Amino acid sequence: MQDISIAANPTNILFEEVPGRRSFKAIVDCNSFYCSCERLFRPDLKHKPVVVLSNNDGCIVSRSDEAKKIGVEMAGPYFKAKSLIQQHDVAVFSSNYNLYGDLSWRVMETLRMLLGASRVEVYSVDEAFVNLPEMEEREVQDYALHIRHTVEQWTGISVSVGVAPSKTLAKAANFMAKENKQVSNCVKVLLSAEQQREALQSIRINNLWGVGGAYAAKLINMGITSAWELRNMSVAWAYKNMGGVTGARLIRELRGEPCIDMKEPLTTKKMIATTRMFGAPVNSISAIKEAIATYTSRAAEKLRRQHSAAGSITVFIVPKAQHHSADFHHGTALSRYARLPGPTAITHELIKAAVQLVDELFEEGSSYKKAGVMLGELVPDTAIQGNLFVPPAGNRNRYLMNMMDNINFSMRDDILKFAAAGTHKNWKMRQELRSRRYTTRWEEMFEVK
DNA sequence: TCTGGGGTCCTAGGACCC
DNA sequence: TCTGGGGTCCTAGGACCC
Repeated sequence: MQDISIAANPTNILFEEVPGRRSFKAIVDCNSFYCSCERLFRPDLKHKPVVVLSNNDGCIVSRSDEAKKIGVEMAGPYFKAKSLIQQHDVAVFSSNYNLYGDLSWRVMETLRMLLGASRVEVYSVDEAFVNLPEMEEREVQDYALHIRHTVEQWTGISVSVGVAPSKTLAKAANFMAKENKQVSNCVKVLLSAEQQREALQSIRINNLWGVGGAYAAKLINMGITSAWELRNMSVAWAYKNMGGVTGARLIRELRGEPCIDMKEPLTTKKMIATTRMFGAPVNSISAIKEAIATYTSRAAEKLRRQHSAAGSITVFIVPKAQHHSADFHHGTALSRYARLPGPTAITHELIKAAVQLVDELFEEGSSYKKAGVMLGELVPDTAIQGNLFVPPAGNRNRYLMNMMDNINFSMRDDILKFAAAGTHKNWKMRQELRSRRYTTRWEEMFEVK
């Protein structure tokens, strides 16, 4: 049996030493983020139902409150909701990542200015965990409201704030804040044992952070239906039934004992992937190679942005299934892995390796619906080992990469690219309903007449 | 003929998140 | 007809070593 004891959080001990004042964790979560971004530049849509689609206009990934009310389902396929959408005159947008990325940065920057960068952990494009400064319990509610108002005032994006002693309870608080915005004013604080009990009793197990579909089904089967019932199970039980240390941690977090630490603001990724569905099935090897070269370029940019180099590369392609079935998502990917001669962040070296892997994978006569590139075994690029067998052309290449990145990043798009990435792009995804890139293109800026 | 116990490293796969 | 993309963490099990 492994040791499942979890060390007490040292920062927590520090805070306990000051009587009456404690530090709590907050989660700040943008409300219907993608929809809010679209509405910012379309005030006419303020009280109208809005949805935003995933890449390839496949699924619905963001819904305004009005769209939720009329019954549009989250993550549901667009085509199934289409009649409902037309019937209620819902505004529909393709994903506009230039816009969302820029507004996300503004929201996070606001939090960093309010609290100090070291207290903010960006958790996703629309969420951040925040370590609140020490304060007395009665001050917490107003402080959370202050955060919410400042972000909205500075960026135009409305957020919900949940506060509690642990990350899991903060997420539960945030869930409640969103459930009933009229009452909560988008802020919910769970500090006392009584507040926590009441909250957890009202939350269904499947709405709890850390419990996905598989565990929810298992737990319900065992008669555990509320977050409170789960909280009252033993740590040893959770270790046995919910994935070992992960489950044990979940129980402790629900009891208010912080076990999931704040991540360092400057952590680097351990794996980088770029994968896409094609707009339509592809059956030519040259088109697949173009797509893979494009994805590799994108992945290499991400790699350089975090100052890493990759030691290995994996390419996969997914054949178009002959028959559609319920488990179509699990279409089996054909993949090939290659170790690079040495860690690199140079786009054309990565493309060369990737394209070779396509040659090994591709079968004439098959058609494919999706492809992707994954870079692994990442190391800091300062640590790249010299290799006797590779001539030191590195400097010139590095200079070229820097130049490309500067130009492409300032436009948030790929203006400059390698010829291998192609210029036809028949395989490109559909994005028929994309709004203008208001904040990153001069020619698409918002006009006031 | 007899054939232990403990450690590390790697990969595959399952679960979760937004 | 049409169902996204990009990550993390953890465990189990096999190979290998002494």
